[in-house]
Amino acid sequence: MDQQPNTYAANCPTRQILDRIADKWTVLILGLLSERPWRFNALRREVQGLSQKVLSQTLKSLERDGFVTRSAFPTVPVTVEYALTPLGRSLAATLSPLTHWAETHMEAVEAARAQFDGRAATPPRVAADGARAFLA
Amino acid sequence: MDQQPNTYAANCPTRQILDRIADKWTVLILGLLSERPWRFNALRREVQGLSQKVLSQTLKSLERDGFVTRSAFPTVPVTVEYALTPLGRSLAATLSPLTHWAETHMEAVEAARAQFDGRAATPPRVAADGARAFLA
DNA sequence: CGGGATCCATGTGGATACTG
DNA sequence: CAGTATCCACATGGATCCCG
Repeated sequence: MDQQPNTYAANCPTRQILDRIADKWTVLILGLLSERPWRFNALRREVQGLSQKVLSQTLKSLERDGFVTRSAFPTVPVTVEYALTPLGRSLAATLSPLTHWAETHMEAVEAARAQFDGRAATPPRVAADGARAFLA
Repeated sequence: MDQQPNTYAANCPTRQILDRIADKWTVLILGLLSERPWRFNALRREVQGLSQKVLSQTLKSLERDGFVTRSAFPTVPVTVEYALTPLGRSLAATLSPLTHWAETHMEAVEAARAQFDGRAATPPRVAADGARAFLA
């Protein structure tokens, strides 16, 4: 069975990679690292809600996948810097439109949610009936 | 604190949307729906490893966010078809480069993993030392 | 066929403490 | 500073049964 090497087959490596990419934090971290190298705790402070455990795990995964490099400088206390590899920059570039999309369509999604939930969170504008047409 | 409305703040709605998008199944489902409308069990069969419960939840979320429409036809047995909204098509278009990236960079990631893990999964080519230079 | 409801295994992540 | 290790709570998801 499943002879076809399509993206939707569980055994397809593309799926493995998509699963990594589609991690909650990966997009944010790669976004930051595309600006400049970051230190561990600086990243941690910047991304709210990201625990040190998860950041550690995520960075290790990203390093393993060849997206980031880890450079430790023997200062006191030790300084560790994370930066993108060429492969990581390539991925970050592919990911950035996503962040942009989220920013620009944020309101539309929230409006859709408010409508779906039956309540009027955003200014009720055309409200119920008009909104139906929008999604038809 | 956190007066800045940046993407990395926990309260930023963009983060909420990114979290949705960065779901394991969303990319795959939107990819399929960008081809044509799909019926529930057809989607379920196509995406291996996706349980009916999770598919149901995911579709409901996508519908709530205004990405897909749900159309039930009173046939026997009932037929339900899911299709993209304009907003969903917009998102799917933004997402598709990601799938493409995964396909084209799959091998590079696997090579990086093999190297990181210290074993030689892919043909050992330049092996250890040469690979260091690649990621430097 | 297209789900909803329930029960339950387990993985994921938070909090805390400790190390180099 | 930059983590690792441990413990534990909670959410997620699979399996199963049932209904329109």
